[in-house]
Amino acid sequence: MSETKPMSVAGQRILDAAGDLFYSRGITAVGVDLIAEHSGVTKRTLYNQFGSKDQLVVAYLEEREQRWQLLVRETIAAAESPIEAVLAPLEAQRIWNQNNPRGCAFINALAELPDPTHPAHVVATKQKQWLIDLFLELATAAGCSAPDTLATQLLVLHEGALVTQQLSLDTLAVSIELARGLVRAAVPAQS
Amino acid sequence: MSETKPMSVAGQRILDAAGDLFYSRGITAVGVDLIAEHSGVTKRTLYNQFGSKDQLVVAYLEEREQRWQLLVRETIAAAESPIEAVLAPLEAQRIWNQNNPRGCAFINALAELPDPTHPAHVVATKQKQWLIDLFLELATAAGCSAPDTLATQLLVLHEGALVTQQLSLDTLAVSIELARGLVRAAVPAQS
DNA sequence: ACGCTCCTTTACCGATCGGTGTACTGTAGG
DNA sequence: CCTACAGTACACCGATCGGTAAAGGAGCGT
Repeated sequence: MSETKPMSVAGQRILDAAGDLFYSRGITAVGVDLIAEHSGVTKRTLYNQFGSKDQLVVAYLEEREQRWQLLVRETIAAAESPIEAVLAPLEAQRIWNQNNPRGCAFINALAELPDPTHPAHVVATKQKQWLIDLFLELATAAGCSAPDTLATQLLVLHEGALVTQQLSLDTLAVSIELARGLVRAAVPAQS
Repeated sequence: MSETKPMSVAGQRILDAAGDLFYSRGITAVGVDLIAEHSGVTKRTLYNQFGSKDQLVVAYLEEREQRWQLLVRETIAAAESPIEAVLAPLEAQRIWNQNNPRGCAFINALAELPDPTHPAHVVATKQKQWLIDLFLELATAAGCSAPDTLATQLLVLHEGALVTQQLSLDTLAVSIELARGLVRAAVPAQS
């Protein structure tokens, strides 16, 4: 039930190649011919599987969305306290960024596809909304007195760390430390 | 002496149109024909003035760079104290973002042009380096004890506020308030 | 009157873009 | 054995991409 389509082996290969290329070179800059070539598949097969480039872009973003959210949920589950759980999305970046040095795929997609009606644009904003809601939920669960403010602060730090990652500065460690201080200050003392 | 080329009226029109289109629709998505049409100028004139699309992109980014840095310097000059001066780049966003709702043009350019050897990529990273250096300089001038850490924190907040601006949340106000707290805490008490 | 610079007009270039038509092949299931 | 399906091979489409050729008009300082 979780999968609407089992996705054929060729489809998976296409999605893998598209993922690499879109992320590393940009969505607009990568043509369908190149994706077909890199996945060792005919352009015809690509269109039989995905229908159009736009739909392939959507599939690309949704695949990343699933992987990222899974990682975050695992990090939350592994957190030792509600306070640490609030920091989970930031902590998850530690692992994620190792294989994703080109910043946030969703932010990049928004930069390339400004049209709000574009399906890929919708997916990207949906993903960010998910993160906002998650921060709010985690802050509330941790017993934070002003969860809205904290959630916004953490969102800014999260996105800031993500986007400055490309600038060869270790901003993530600084962001996490700062975030930890904010969470501790916002949650009434415990233990 | 400040201008290497006086820039003809047609050149200015082209640059204006290119600025609007590149920023609002994305660099890769906008073709030279469209720019020529929007600026009421022939494609030939465009190429006589700028030589190539890449060079026009560079000119576009450099023009924004100049306008932004000017605004920041004015905000610094208007600051009432060294502590407020450190916050100037954040404060400048208040004005800047009103006419620039699509996030940071340089970050967007980096997203669209991943090739580090691309001249536009170089301009964009140079701009970010300028901001890093500026934060460091301002933090030091304010007498901050650990200017490196503060500068990195402020950079993260700055970029975070910039990139989350598109998400219809007032993240800038939250970021500035948080940044002010950080600066006050980092600078030994005065007066 | 001169040439020079700026700009225009129109037409054109090869390459690539996203996307399709068609006919063929391998293979698994009934 | 036969059908159905997934995938291949390859040619093709109109549109658009960045960029150029050639010729000429308008203004201007000499």
